[in-house]
Amino acid sequence: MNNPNRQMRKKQLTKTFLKNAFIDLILENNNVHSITISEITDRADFNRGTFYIHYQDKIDLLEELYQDAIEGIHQSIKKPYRNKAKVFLNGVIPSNKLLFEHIEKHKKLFKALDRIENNPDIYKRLELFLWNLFSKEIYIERETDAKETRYDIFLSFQVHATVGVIKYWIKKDFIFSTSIMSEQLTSFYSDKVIAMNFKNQNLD
Amino acid sequence: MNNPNRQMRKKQLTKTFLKNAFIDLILENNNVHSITISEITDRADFNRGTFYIHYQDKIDLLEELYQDAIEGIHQSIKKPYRNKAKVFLNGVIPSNKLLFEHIEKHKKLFKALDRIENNPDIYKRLELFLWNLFSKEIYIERETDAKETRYDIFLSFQVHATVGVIKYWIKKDFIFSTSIMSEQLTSFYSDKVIAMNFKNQNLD
DNA sequence: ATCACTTTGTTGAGTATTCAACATATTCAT
DNA sequence: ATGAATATGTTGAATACTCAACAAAGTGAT
Repeated sequence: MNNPNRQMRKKQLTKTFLKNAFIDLILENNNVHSITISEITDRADFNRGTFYIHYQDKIDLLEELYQDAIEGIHQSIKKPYRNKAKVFLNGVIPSNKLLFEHIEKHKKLFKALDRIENNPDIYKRLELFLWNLFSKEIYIERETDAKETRYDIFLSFQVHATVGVIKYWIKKDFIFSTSIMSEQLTSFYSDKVIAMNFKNQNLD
Repeated sequence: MNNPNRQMRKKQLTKTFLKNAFIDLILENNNVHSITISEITDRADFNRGTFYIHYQDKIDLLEELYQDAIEGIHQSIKKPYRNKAKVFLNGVIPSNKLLFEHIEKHKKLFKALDRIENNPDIYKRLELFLWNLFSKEIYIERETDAKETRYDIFLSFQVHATVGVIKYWIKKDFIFSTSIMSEQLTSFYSDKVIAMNFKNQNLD
């Protein structure tokens, strides 16, 4: 039985090895720019030339780490919406639970990105992403949906609070469990949030 | 930094994936001959053609599993002799401890080979190997090294007792710890064995 | 025993990775 | 500021793996 996607999977596997090597080196070195391509390929046990098949340079690889981080969060938040457009809340918001579980599963990635103090700030990216997600894809219904409350201001609160909690958790090296984190985060705004609407039903 | 051995390591890695897939299928299927090449390569996520680059057929792959098992045991027994020709015993025979630790580390391999009831019997092979090892490479010194005791008869006892204990352990699904196993095995003949001599010092 | 079906072993063309070599950049010590 | 050493990016030839296709052998149901 032949599998036509195998070549793609093998390429992806190679990239994963390169990424993991890079993440490990960041966590050891604390300085992205002092890490050489050779170090990355040596660690991942590939020829240096192989790196350039997949990435233009170190920044290109780093950029993919950011995209992986954001996209992973995207998927974990969207997961409860498979097959249903609206998610009603009882206790912990399902997306929150999956969100923290996802981050913990990839804690090395997030820890590494947290260490990079420079220009591309993972938390700024996360704020931007969540803002877009909650304004375009997922709409949050609230008890106090009266005329005088402005959704954009509510989003500002929601997004910054969420990112702030995540940031604190990563900085504190994940000392709290995912359950505690999602319970706490949910409790912070559960008296206002009733349900979450997924606007595009055409995706799984 | 280029590493000229990388190509060899990559080939070895591919073979390891194929072997592990085969081992898993044996443990699931209980019948080597009903397992197809396609199943093996599918499980290991390789193209079927890749199999034939490394192995002639299923039997060839199986043969390598046997050799891996025997060679692994060989290495673990020989390990205490690095840099010294003679190992004196105090309590547990060092080789015994490493022997059981090695088997437990590769328990899936040994369990799979144990399942194969057919012609190539892993325990017969093990007996033959240990016999050769203890008659050619490692000499066992005993308290009662008098003229009237014949070393070949002693070896017969030693080898069959050792393999018998290993066999029981594997059949019982490794329910006893490696410490208990090596202690027990050592105690069975420690009153006779004083030291073990490694005959060829020229290997590390 | 026949026929459909699966497995086997092989082949050729295409892609991924390896390796050594090279010319440029960059880094670093003096 | 200079020179030595290291890192970067690229190239061409070799090897490993992928994929689709094929003929031949084996399997299984009727």
